[in-house]
Amino acid sequence: MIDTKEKILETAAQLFGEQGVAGTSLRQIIAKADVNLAAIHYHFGSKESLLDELIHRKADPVNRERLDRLCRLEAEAGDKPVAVEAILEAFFVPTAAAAEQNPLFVRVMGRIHSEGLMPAIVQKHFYPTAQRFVAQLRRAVPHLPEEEFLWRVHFMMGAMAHTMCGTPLFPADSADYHGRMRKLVTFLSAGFRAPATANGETK
Amino acid sequence: MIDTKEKILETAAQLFGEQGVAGTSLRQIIAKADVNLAAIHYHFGSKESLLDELIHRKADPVNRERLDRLCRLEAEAGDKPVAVEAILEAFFVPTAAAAEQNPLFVRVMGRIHSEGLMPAIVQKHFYPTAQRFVAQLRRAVPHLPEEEFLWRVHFMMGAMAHTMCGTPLFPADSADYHGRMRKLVTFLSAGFRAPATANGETK
DNA sequence: GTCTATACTGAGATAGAC
DNA sequence: GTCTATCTCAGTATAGAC
Repeated sequence: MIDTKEKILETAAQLFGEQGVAGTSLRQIIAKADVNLAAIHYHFGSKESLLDELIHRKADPVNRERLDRLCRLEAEAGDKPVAVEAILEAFFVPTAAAAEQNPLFVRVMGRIHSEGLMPAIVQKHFYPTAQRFVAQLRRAVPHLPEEEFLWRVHFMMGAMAHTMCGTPLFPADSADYHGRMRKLVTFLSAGFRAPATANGETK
Repeated sequence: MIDTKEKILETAAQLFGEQGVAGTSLRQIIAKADVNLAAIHYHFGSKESLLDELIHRKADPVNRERLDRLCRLEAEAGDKPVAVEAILEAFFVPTAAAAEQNPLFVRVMGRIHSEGLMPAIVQKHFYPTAQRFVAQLRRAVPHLPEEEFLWRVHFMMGAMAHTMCGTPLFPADSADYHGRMRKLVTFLSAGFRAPATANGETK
């Protein structure tokens, strides 16, 4: 079948989003897509490569949009650092836009971050973009010691991954992705702007 | 064997912390502990129950310490709300203390949150404590609409889980758990104190 | 009560026929 | 390109030795 590959990709995107990557077996995918098990390995080679192709198709455009926005902000700012809020907005708003088109897939992106599986995929598809943003963020909060800055980036990644996975444990307008991301930006911006933690004892 | 059950628990704690729960097979555990495969099912019944017992032993004391601290803060404050920083410190500092004794296990706690596996275990061991803290937090930031407050709690959980999993992608004094948790408290406190997100368009 | 040996089901991966 | 058959290894289950 000519469309075998596409059918596999589409079905995998749906099931990965619903059940998580680890929680979805290749056999579930082939049953739902009505193809043979070996077809996955013929077209993709492995479950990990299937995921890689999926990320490539769905996440790369999001990252391009992120970088476009960042470049525009840098151009506007000239030599001056860009504001924290603007940087974070440039990073998170494209996610919201993607989520409106394909809510399930954004959950896949969250899951590959928080499941911690397949770090090679995260590195390949998200690192180049993330590092550009981290560099600009650094300029936006020069008051922080380097180590505390990096920890805050780490905190941000955790909050982001958890938020993209969805399933907040409370009733929420789950379709309002822009609202969710803007709340995240508010929260994280304040966190980044906070003065450095003083040295001292914890009681 | 002298103490098969203890050997299994200790080995499981180590491997779960190093490789994650999903990434560790029972066969790895029994090989390293030098016991029989069925011994796990005799003593625990399943992989999930083994994890449950592990959490029970290691996390419950942490949660008791958290509640003790919270109670003391409530007593000091009388009728007035407790400060955000104090609440978060009461929650996170016991984690740091536990990490100093057993660094790997704190990573296990982070993983069960972020892997999203076995939500029943999270619910059973962490919910009662978490809800007490959420209730106090609510009083500390009365300026927030309920929905935004709950989202911020969600962001906090993500940052926490990611931080406890460890593996920051930069050189850090990985033994300084108190410093790490105090930085987390600084970051999250500022996030909670931030004014509510205004309604409006995202560009 | 404890533990061993063994087997069952379902996962991902692969070789080779067509 | 596609499919059958098979491999290894996962978690689980059980019968029976001590």
